[in-house]
Amino acid sequence: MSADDRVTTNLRKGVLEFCVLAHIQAGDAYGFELARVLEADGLIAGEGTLYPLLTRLRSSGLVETRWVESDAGRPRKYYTLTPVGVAQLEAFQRAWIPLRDAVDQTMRRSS
Amino acid sequence: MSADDRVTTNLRKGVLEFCVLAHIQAGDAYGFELARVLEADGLIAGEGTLYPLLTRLRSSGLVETRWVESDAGRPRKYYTLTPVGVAQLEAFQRAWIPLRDAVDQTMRRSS
DNA sequence: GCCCTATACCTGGCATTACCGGGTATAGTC
DNA sequence: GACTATACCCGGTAATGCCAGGTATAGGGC
Repeated sequence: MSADDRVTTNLRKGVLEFCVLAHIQAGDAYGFELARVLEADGLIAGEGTLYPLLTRLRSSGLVETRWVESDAGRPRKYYTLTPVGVAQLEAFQRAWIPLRDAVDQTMRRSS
Repeated sequence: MSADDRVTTNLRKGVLEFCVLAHIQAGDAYGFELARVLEADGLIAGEGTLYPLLTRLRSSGLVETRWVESDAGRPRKYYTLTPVGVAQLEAFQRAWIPLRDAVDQTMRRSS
């Protein structure tokens, strides 16, 4: 693993969970599609990261799931936010803004 | 630990290391003072987080240290960036911008 | 002399989180 | 019948921040 990869990996910690919740709130989604979107956004390195996270969100009561049959391939597991999930997403948004600004300001002061 | 604290704790993962490097680059600093500044910025919860991090930075060759006697209390351990540390800080700045923007955009789409 | 506070550094054990490599099952194509 | 695409999942690993504690020096008040 390169030094740059390590930086990115650690940056993703803590934000990925809420980007997933945000995507689910924006419109119901299933795991495999989410994985593709998040990879394109540079938020995960592979689907192996996403499925354990989704399982955790479910067992914490932040999302609910339902199986939907697909035209091709295996059935899909769709995710929906629970009220607890919505509250957590809002808590994240409250925490994200000041932390983002603190980092931006710190970086500006150094360069 | 409250739910909001958990959010903040995980958000800090990955950014703290580089905020420390940035502060050191902005002007030599010692641990105890850094801890106060970072706590005020909401980037750490206590000094217990900072000292192990500084030790790690040193053993990775990102910073160098020197002891300086103080007027009052124990001597202070001052930190300076090495060329490797400067390069790491630049690597972080390259990785931070796109990730920050990806999160901002994801949050905007959800609300 | 003795306690208390402030300064300043450090450690061990813990929980959380993302990564990697692999595995399973269904449907369509050549 | 082999191959590819879709779609889900698990076990073990490394990293990072937190907490609760510990150590040492200097000065003020009694």
